[in-house]
This record gives sequence, structure tokens and C-alpha cells, in this order.
Amino acid sequence: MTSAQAFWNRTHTCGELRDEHNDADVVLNGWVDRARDLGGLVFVDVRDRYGITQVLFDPAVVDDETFQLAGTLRGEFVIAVRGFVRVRDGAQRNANTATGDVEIVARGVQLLTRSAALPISLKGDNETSEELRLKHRYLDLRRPELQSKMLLRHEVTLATRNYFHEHKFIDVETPILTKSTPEGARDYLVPSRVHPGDFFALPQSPQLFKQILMISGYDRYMQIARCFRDEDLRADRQPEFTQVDIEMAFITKDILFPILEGWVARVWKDFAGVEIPLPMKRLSYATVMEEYGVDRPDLRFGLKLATVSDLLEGTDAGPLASALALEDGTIKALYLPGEPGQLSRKQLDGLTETAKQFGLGGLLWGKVSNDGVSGAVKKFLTEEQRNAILERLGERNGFDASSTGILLVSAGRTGQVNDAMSRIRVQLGNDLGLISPSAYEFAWVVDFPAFGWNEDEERWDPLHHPFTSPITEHMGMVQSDPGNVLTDAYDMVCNGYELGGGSIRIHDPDVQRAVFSAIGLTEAEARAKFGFLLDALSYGAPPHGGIAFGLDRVVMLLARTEAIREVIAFPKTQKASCLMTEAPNAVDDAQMGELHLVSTAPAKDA
RNA sequence: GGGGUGGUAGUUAAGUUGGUUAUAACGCCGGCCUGUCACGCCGGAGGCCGCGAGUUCGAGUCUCGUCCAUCCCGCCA
Repeated sequence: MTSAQAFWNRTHTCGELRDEHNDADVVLNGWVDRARDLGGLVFVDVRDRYGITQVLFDPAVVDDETFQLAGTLRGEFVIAVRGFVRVRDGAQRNANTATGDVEIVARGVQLLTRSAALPISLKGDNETSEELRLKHRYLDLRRPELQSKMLLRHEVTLATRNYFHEHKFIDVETPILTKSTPEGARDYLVPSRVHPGDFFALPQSPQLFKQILMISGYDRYMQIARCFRDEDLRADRQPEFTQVDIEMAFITKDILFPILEGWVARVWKDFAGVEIPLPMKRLSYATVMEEYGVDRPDLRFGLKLATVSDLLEGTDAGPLASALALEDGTIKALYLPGEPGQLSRKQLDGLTETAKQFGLGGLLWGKVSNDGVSGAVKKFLTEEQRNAILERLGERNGFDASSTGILLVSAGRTGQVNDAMSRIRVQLGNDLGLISPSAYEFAWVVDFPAFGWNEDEERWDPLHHPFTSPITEHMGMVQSDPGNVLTDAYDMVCNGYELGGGSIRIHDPDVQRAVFSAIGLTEAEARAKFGFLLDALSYGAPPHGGIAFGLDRVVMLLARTEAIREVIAFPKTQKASCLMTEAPNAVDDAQMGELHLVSTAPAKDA
């Protein structure tokens, strides 16, 4: 053994000593959390991931050299302390920490390593900029808040594996170096040295492999799979993220959903202490788009929207008439029953700002009070129109159509109106305190349309992915009427997030060919991209389906945080770089040459 | 690619209509202190005001550009 390794090894962690350990001889290893030098006494709080324990250096116990050393200890120095446990007198007990009833009376200390002054604060009271936290992630990860999130993530992952193992699922690893899959997102590419000019893609998901595994007879598959998408980031999106990936053979939705719901219920019970009522409600895509304007509604509060275009036929009010004249125009309304003054002018301006952000000209609003009507609602709506709108909204939301309140109306292209009104709805939920932060409201969204019209490319694009099975009744419409085909796709949503999405897959090669054809893939293109899948389907494919859950989002919700970076140990910035390692970086010409690559990027000034 | 917010000491922030030596707290260094637990008290060091131009007698402050972080749109299930 070298001298560098010879240090006093801990007998206990910094979180476990209690009254019952009184007089025990112990050794602690850890970081100095705080040191308090009182002159004649030195207190040092020693921290590890299990907790914090106070150590007392008393000149009556330790020799002078040890006592001097204790006085030089600073934050984040790593030490080993030898001593005995002493139960503290009543007034000296500290109820704020788990070990606060005892302290270690030191007999000796070893300074294992010193620490430079910290570039970030590890104390919770004033937080450091995220830029510095990411650069010094090794320090940030020492913070107990982050350590508890990493622990939570570990526990959720473990419980997930156990749950699916108990239900006969097999964990199979799929390739990271693979072929580009067609889920719409940009691929991360890896150049091949052996095959000049060819590239692997990192998987956007293991989609095709898990279907292949079903065809191979594995029946129930699960994987905690890393996925990669080269798209711009958001607070809840990282370029690499983790999915709980599931696939099953011989199933329908009604077989699959209870298994998945059972997993969610267990995880939420164990890690959020919440009982999720089962079964979860199922809402059609058409319903949620109509009532919430998004396919991942926040169901913790009401404020349902309603389309009112039909009530405003023949209107001559400018903004409304021009929306109705559009091919895909619509008008939607939202009503806040109650005090007409419940929103300030500033809040209403904020909502208008949101509407503009989504490309609308503005937001029509007006206060309906006992004295009459104000604002754009007075200007643009007749009394009959207003009453008809309130009638519809009242019926949908359960309020009396004669209630006073604030009416919001938004008119324009359907997509923009839905985007804006769904956001406005959530903004109101927050502004008016309608959202309980401790609530979790789950639901399935089902019956998705198969295809969406792509204006730019003038073709039908799969809304989910092209392996999604149409519902049985619509099989024959794939070629003749693609716009009205519904699929057996489903999302699990919670609090405005999409937690997971999946579908029953196509297992008939003829149906698969029809879908490829409907989205404008020629036979030759389909063969080039997915020949192996078409081949596999032709050798006895069982009916199958599955889902993928965003593990990061699941943990994020359980941890009650709003940034996915908080539950990922080494996340990337919004520009998809790692501030700690400074990846990505340039590589030298020799390395480029081996990979048969030449960069066309403009030279950076060093 | 576009819009919002931010960038001042190791950290977090303040900084007036453009004005002389850029403040404070925590941390760091030195001194004092025997029951602290955000210990206390005294003293000290520490600044490319993100970077680059411009306006001006004079810029942390005004203008333009640029970089980084973050939130959002586009993009992305």
C-alpha cells in the first residue's frame, strides 16, 4: 500500500450517527461543509451524500498540532476524522439536522485534500448562474438538492426495471450506431472510417428494433434507452435523452394500458406519495384539441375552450370575418366567469402579447358586467352572438350563461388560434392560481389522425410515425382519404406534458406498403429505407404495439422541477454544448482524413 | 434563423440625468474569541464593469455589433 492510500477509512457515514452510538469510536470521511473557529474550540461540519455531522475539536482532547490543523480547515476540504460520539446536552442539540443530537469529539484529523476557493456557491440561499454551475458541474452535483434528484432518478429507474421484469418484460439493448430512422427529427451522424462516405446515425429511438424483436418472438421488451435528436432545445428538451421504451406482442390498447398505468401508479405512489386513480381517463385527440387547443392538455383546471365559428356566420366584424374567410380559419372563445375585474389591464395585455407571439393579430376581450359589456367584445359581437357563445361555454364548463366575467375571443388560422388559446389558458390558470402545484392529472389521448398535410412539401406526413396502425375501420381509407384516417396511437399526458407516446403497429406488410405510398414514399424508397422491416413483416409478424416514456420528464415531474437539466447529471446548454468538457470541439486534420471528411465551416478566430 | 431577459470582485447583487477613488453581503487572507451550528468582533486584499467598435472633454451607464447563458417562436413527439 502506498502512503497516499493510507488514510483512516470511515466506520460510518455522515448521516447515520444517533444517540444510540454514544461513546462509540468512529471515523468519518467527507467534505468540510462549514467550519466555525471559536478560538478555544473548533466546530467542523463534515458532509457526505448521506448527511452532515458536527465534529468538535477541543484542546482538552486533541494535541496542539491537531488543534492548529483544525483551525485551518475550509469549505470543501476533504478530511478523515477519528473520534468518539457524544450525545449533546439539551440546549446544544440541533433539530435542523438528522444527526443534530450527537457530535463527534475528535481525537485526530487527516487533511486528505485541500480545495481552492469555490467558483460557485454550494449553499442553497443564493444560487449561482446556470452557466457557472454547468461549467463546474462536479461542484454543482455536490449540492444536496441535486444529489437527491440523482438518487430519485436512480430509484425510479430501478423501480421501473423491477416492475417490467415482474411483468415478464425482457431488457434488450439495441444499437447506438445504427441507420437513420424517419421520425422527422434531424439525426446525429457518425462518419464511418471503414466505409468512406457512409454514416451511421444515432437512434432517435429504438423504434424499428423493438418491432423486430416482436417479430423475433420476444413478446415483451423494455429498455431504458438513450435517444438522440439534433433539434433546438427547450427547458424540457435535451439533444440526448432517455426513454423507457416498451413493446408487446399480441396486444390491444386495452391490454397495454393497464400495465402502463400500473407502472405509473407505482412510481407515483413510491416517489411522490400520490395515489393515482385508475383507470386513467381517455380523451380523443379531437376532444382535447377542441377543448384545450393542444394534444397535451393540463387537466388540473377547467377553463375549457369552445369553437364558436358557427355562431358567428355572416358577421361583418373585420377580424372575425377575415378569419372565417380563411380556408383553415377558426374562432375560439374562453370565458372567465366571476368578477369582471379579476384580471388587470396589464394581465390582459400580457394575454394579447401571447396571442401575437403565435402569429395572431391580437386577442379580442371584453368584460361582461351587470352594467353592460366593454372592449372588443362590445364592438365586434352582437348581443345574440355573445349570448350564444356564453351559452356554449357555460354548458361546457358548468357556469350560468348570465354570469358576469371576462370573455376572450381569438380568430385566425386554426393552428395559430389553438396554439395561442392553449397557452393563454395555461397563463390564466397560473395568473388566477387555479393550478394546484401538488396535483398530478393523468389522461390518455387517443384516436390521433394518421396524417397531417405538409404545406411546404405538399404531401401527407405521418403525425406519429409511419408504422402506426390505422384503426380497423379506416384501413381501407389510407389511400383514398388519408386526411380522415384515425390511428391506434396514444399519448399519456400529465400536467401539460406528454409523458409518453406510442401506438399499435402495422403487422401486415400490405398495410405497411399502403401507408408508405400514402406519405409519398415510392416502393424503391421504402425498400431503401426500411427494406429490412418489410422483409421481417413478411415472415410472420404478430400483432404488436408499444410506447416510449420520457424518463427525464417523469423524473422532472416527480422532482417538481421545470428544467430537464436538473434531473440529468451532465446536461447540455440550449446551444447543445457541454460547458464542462467543452464538447463539441474541432478535431485535427488527421482524424478528419481518416473519416474521409473535409470541413466547410468558416475558420474560427482562436 | 427570430423575439424577450441577463452578463459589474471568487460568488450573489447595487450602481442616480454620462462626471472625479465603482459599492455591499458572502467567500478568501490576517488578528481576537471555549458551545458554535448562516458563530461573533476588528482589519485587509481582491475589478479587462462579457468582448469589440462608436458617440463624447469624459462611458459600468448612451448607440451599433458580437459572444455566452436562459425563456419562448420556428424546429422537434
